[in-house]
Amino acid sequence: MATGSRVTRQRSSVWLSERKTPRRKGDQQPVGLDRVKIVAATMRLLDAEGLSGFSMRRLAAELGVTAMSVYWYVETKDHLLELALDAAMGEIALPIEAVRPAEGCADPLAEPRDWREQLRQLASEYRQVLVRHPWLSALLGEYLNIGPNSMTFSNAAQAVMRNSGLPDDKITSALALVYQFVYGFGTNEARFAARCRAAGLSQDELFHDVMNLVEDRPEFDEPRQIMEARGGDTVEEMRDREFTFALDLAIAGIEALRTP
Amino acid sequence: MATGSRVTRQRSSVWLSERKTPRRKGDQQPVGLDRVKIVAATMRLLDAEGLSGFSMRRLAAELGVTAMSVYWYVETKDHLLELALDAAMGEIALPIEAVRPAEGCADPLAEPRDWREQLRQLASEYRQVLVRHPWLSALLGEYLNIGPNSMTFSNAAQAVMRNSGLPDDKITSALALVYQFVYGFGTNEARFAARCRAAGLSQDELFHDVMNLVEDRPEFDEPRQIMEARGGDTVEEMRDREFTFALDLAIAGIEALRTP
DNA sequence: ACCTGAACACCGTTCAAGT
DNA sequence: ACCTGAACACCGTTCAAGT
Repeated sequence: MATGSRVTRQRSSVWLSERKTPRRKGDQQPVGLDRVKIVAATMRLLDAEGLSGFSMRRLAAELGVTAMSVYWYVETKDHLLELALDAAMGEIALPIEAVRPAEGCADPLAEPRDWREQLRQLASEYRQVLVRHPWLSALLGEYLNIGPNSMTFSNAAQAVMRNSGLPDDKITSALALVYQFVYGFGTNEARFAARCRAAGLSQDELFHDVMNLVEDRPEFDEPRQIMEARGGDTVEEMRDREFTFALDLAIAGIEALRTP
Repeated sequence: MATGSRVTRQRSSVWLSERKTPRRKGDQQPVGLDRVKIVAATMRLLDAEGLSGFSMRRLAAELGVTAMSVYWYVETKDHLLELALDAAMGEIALPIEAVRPAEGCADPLAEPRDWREQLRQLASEYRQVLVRHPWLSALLGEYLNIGPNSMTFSNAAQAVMRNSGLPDDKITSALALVYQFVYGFGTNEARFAARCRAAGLSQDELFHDVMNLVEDRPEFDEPRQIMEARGGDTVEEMRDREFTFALDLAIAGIEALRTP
């Protein structure tokens, strides 16, 4: 109460506001900055320092420019982060048929594949981008997700799921099951990797450290056989198996509940 | 580069550090603050203002105390947030058998139930707490999740899944599939509700607004029949059905892939 | 059209000091 | 043992001014 009222931040998405700079008309004098460069530098910085290490001032320094210059090209920090988010989503490779369903298939290698295979590919790509850019999860959780690349991705996901044989009214459920799972899985994986980097440990080392810590705590009363059963030689191997089988479960569920 | 080196924040969890204040010995002079009160105020503030509206200074003001007083009871802001996280997880009601598996069942109403029913209960409870405390998702995604209540919850989840008939080496996959799904689902639901509050709109109003916006965008090329097929009279109804059926899919998958 | 500099209203946290 | 006040090194963003 003491500090009184507080502005509720409700700046709408970049994607719903007019571009700030008009497209360049003729050839003006050369300029150092532009949106593309700024977003690229943003992603570099985010990759290197994490979301909490990123600031407009730091970005400006990286670009060799004063703190306020960036604001010429971008309305707010939030808008800039939305641009980075969508750029990251653009790194996801999509199955060709999902993108252009009606295109003639001149390339025999590009022949339509099974929906399961396409689903697994999309899931794997999504997982990979989440791990490659550990800051992406938080942004996906914070902003509306309606940039062009995000839309293309979700359209592709829908297109794939429509081939599963599930009735129309179940498709969003199946999409939610699969992609929320991948999101959560990739988020955890990325966070763990970031912790490893920060602590200077390998994934296996940190994993065993955490295991030992947790096993000593009184609240941990679950049988270790489950922890051990998932085995595998390395943490990464264990995780891959876990991921693959979870997808298998989802796919099996879809196959079981579709009307044939 | 310009700003030089930067400390990588790697303060270990509250749960891995000694308590800051020793337990009170005799009866000292009455004190205004304590950890319980601080955490309660933290949660109130987080509920009211969101994570971005929360600050140590604001919390202190709320407690009618100077900014630095809180630091007597809590090492850092991060530690405080971890405490709030675990307190929120403590609000999840667990199936009785999952908590004390070996206890005699004197109460006939407490007789062991089907694992599917228990799974649905846990999923629903988890979803609800995520919606009740919209700040929880971000914290779950940021900190190690090893407070006592978090551990109890994950133990319960494991206990339930062990009754599914899935072989030991598949259990963590199934847990990941279900709970990551619920996490993502609840996160989105909470975020949407927060947006509604901020915009002063009902969920149905905002939903239709967003739908109209998105449909106008060139990238949105997916058939509206899927959007419409999931139907229901209200957004909430639609969401509940989506949630329920996604869980059905996961359960069907588990049933299909267990060895009977 | 593009960039700067100073300033405002915030942060989390340290540290020396009070009682 | 508990709380305060001043200070440090940061934030995002506004605004008037330069070229």
